Amino acid sequence: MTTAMQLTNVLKTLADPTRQAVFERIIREGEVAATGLVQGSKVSQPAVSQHLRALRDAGLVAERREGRHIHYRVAPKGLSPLIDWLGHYQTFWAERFANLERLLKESE
Amino acid sequence: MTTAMQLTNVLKTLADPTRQAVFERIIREGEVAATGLVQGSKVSQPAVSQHLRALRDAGLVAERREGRHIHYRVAPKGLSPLIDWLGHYQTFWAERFANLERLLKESE
DNA sequence: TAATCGTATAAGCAATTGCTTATACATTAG
DNA sequence: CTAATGTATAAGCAATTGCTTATACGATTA
Repeated sequence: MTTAMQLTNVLKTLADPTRQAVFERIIREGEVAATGLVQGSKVSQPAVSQHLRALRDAGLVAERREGRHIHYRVAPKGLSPLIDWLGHYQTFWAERFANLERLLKESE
Repeated sequence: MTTAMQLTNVLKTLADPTRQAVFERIIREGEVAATGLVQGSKVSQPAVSQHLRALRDAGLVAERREGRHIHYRVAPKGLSPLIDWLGHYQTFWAERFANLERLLKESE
């Protein structure tokens, strides 16, 4: 069961473009160390670190320490509050996503 | 085609709990005047009005004037940036939503 | 051990946000 | 026309946010 606060938290976390970009890079690169994310980022290392903390607190990424590197990867279940919420109101955007309800029930 | 800015805008708009509550009330009540939304809201009429403006600017609701009332209703396509984005990265949360890709393709 | 590398935290600051009260605008009723 | 109702905008303010620089911590290497 997912609370309203969790949904708000996920939305807030993804609502920042820089943080969203970090999240998408983690998605694409599979598992990546913080250093790798700083490389090619417009912002400083502390900024990236703060974004990673926010993503972790929201349950959107998980980390694995390996020596002095910390590798980040996506935690797909972190998106559950968002998906569940979309599913809950699916009848209202049914014209576009007619089968969402069935889909969500099947995947439980 | 939906831009990154549109996605960020939708996320930001839904990320505020008060505004999200207004949006959900519009969903549930179908079509409702601003007055109705102020009733039972924790915040003032101007606050509600500002949230309605934000929702409209994000493309999440549409309005219909009737006399001095303005009725708001959900604009389901406003959620497209969000749904499209989830669909684009579906392989990464496929364990939970295995059929999302097929679904999204069918619904086009 | 000392130096270095990878990462996180602290402190401070400008920008943004969400609210308030006060006021303006738009439409209808008397 | 005047008053009242529904809604929006203006101005101001406290709280939050995202960034920076500086520093600390943790792990490896020389």
